[in-house]
Amino acid sequence: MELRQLRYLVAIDEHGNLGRAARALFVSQPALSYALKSLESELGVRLFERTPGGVVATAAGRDVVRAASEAVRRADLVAAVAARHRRDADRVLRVGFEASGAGELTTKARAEFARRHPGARVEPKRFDWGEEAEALRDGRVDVAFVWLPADLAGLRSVVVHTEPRVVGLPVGHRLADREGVSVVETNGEPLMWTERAPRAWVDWWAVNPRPDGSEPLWGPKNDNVEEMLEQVAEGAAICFAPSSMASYYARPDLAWVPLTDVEPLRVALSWSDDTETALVRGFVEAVSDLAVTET
Amino acid sequence: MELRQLRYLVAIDEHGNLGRAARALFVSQPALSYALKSLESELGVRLFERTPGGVVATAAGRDVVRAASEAVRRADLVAAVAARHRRDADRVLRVGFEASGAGELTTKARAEFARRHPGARVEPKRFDWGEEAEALRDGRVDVAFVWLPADLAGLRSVVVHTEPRVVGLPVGHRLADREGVSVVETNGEPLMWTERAPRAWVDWWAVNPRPDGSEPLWGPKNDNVEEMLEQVAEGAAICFAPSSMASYYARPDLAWVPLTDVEPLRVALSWSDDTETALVRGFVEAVSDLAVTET
DNA sequence: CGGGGCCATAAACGCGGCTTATGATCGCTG
DNA sequence: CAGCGATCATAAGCCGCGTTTATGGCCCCG
Repeated sequence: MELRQLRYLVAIDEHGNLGRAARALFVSQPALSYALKSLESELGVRLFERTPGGVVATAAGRDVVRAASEAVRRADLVAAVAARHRRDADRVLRVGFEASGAGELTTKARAEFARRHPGARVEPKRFDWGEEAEALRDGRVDVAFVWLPADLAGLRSVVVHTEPRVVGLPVGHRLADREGVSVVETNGEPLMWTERAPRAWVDWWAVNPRPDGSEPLWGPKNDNVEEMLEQVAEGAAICFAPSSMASYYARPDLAWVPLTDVEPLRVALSWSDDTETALVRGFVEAVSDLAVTET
Repeated sequence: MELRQLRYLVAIDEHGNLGRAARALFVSQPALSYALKSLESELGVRLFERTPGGVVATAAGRDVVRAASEAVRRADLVAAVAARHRRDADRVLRVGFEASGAGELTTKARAEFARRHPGARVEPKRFDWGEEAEALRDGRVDVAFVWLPADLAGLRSVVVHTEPRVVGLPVGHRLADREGVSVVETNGEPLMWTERAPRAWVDWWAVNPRPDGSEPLWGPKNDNVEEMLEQVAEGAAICFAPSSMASYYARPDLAWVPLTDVEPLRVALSWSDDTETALVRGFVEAVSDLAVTET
């Protein structure tokens, strides 16, 4: 069994026919035909049914493709690990976050870490909604502040921060001058949401269903904080956010009002077993120590 | 990057020199020299320092080897997944357990599962101490009853069963006729233990440290329940076990006495994401339903 | 100072996967 | 219903690359 065969397999499954997969892989169609056949013969099980119009995975094929794509991912991770060492190895730590991260803790953590590890450098990496976990898994960052809920499978995590949530409104909005609002008072307002994160994440953020059983009115989609705030400022929708966003993204055309009856945001610090280095451990310790004093 | 190179890499790291690794892999030594060199050049980082006497991994090498061995494992899992489909695919479920498993629940679960899935067959697989988790990870079983504590990384788990613990003694032992004993009363007795499980597991079972701060007297090692009971029957040591063992391994030369002041055993039902099939889900559901009524 | 470990290099061989060319089958369509 | 345009399979030839054996250089130790 060759890594190449597994890559081919995944591509074939993705494209649903040999020809397109071949073009995507920059090889000829018979190469895939041959590779697939030899893999099936080695594994002793038919992976794809051939039909005019394409190929379709058998039950065995589906499972094998799943396992194969994981194997390919791990192989790519080998290259990522090596690439990291080729560059800067034990001197720089890449920290992922989204939007306002974990608020002040993000900055304090960086300072504390710099104090403890004078030789090291922190590279902050900003991500769109829900992208940090994936980035951790494929080695694009070493550690990340993740907004919960999130899919933390395959990652180690510590909850390090919580903060109340607020609603973001355009100035002049009927609720903009309130001291605080209940989530049900926003029921009729179109709410920003995203397709980048899993449904559970979206529902948690949107408080769906609402305490009164109703469903939020879904507004425009967005991929990141700037897109979200732009739409809110335009008056196209409102958004929910952690309170730190009010200070980190202060804009004259936005108003922020505390939500009085929703769970606070919890932020986890996460990292992957596969990229756990001395620097990662050091950062986790620094943040954990700060998190204890914070609460 | 080829799977073969990664396998070579892991073997080189294991053996610490090219010659022995080559013999283990049934290839010539220059083949490894060439493969290692080409991989290092592809990754752009030196993986092993060459010394007279052998090779030793660099910092980068250690990380890359770790990632590589995981990649190799996932590739082997592809073959395991295929092998499963080649055999019996969606008809038989392999259930791992050790010793008395989860007691009656093990049997009841099997019956309930058979009732719900008339076409399916259960293959029980017995393991030595602490081996089930590994077996789950490399696909030798689909699901397993795991005695906690255990390393469940990479697995999904539900705690489904708890039972009190007992001490196993040879008949005629000074404590054999008691209604119950405190763990500290066994302080002077040599206690069975194992090297197959992680230290934390051994300590938990041995109740180390004891409530009075002392350390158990370590007796003979053993790999599985039969070996353990054999030594206990001989009078070479005593053992701690879940109470179900008293009825599942009733021997005329053994006595079982409840431990009055130790935590009960907890049993998790575990399975791997990578081998989650309809049958696995069905079994988990069946066991979960039974577990609810059990408590 | 010689022998025996180690790894690196060189040269030749041969397997295996690639390519292009072509065949077989199906389904759509005018 | 014939023909076109998809699909995947097969055939034949090429050539890259990883293997082998043979050899060299290095270091340590007796």
